[in-house]
Amino acid sequence: MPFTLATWNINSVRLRAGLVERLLTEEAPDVLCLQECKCPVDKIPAEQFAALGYPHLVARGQKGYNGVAILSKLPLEEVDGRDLVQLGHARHVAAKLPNGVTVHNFYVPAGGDEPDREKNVKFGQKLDYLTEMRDWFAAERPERAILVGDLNIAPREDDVWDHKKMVKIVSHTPVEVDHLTAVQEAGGWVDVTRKDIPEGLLYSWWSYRAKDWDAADKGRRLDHVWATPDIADAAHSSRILRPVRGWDTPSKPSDHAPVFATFDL
DNA sequence: ATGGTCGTAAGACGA
Repeated sequence: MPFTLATWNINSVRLRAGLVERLLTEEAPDVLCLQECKCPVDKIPAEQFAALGYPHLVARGQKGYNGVAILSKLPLEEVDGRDLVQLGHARHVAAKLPNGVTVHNFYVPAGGDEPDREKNVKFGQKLDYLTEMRDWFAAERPERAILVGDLNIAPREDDVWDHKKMVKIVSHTPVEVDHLTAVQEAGGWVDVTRKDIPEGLLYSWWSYRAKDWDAADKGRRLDHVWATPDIADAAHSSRILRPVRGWDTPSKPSDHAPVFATFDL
């Protein structure tokens, strides 16, 4: 049975519950992974999503910051929710689908502005977070698993609007890309989005600060869908729903667009 | 080189 999965940094699930509802109604993914819910788990409008055919929810939350959730049409068995680097942040939750596929949903630390761990603690925490991800997946090599989320790194030159301008900007520095690659190699993760769309500029995030995000198009691909090699071949139809970045009703948009993939499993 | 915009939650802080 094929199933469709999406990942979306929602930047407050309460403020944008109406946009989530719109995505669920118009696109009907079987599983939707959210990041930056920005609220405790009991404040997620779960009943609203249940009424749309998404009765299953696993989440980690905290007041004001971070927060990850998996909404599903299919039953979810909660597997895990790890506090890597012991930051006390709600940045990971994992659940298992009835077909035995484990879904990891991550919100990797953004890392602040200065790409130097001596001057910027947050940058060091970002690198350490990625190192702990690497060590985890090296120790327990995942099988039949999908990893999605806002990884806050745009690894490829064609994942950013201007590679030369971005190479010293947090999210695209070589040290971050190296750390992300190490996570990928440790788990054997396949970048499903780039498997399906190997060529060309591809973005999932555009800053709020641009006057006209669509015309300026200074985007980055920060949001990812990965899969283990045993199921990566089952993935197809990857897509980033750029128009969603412009949805301004019933609330203002998130600065991220959702990333989709379908798996024939 | 700087400032530009958001969300949370009540003044910054994080992105």
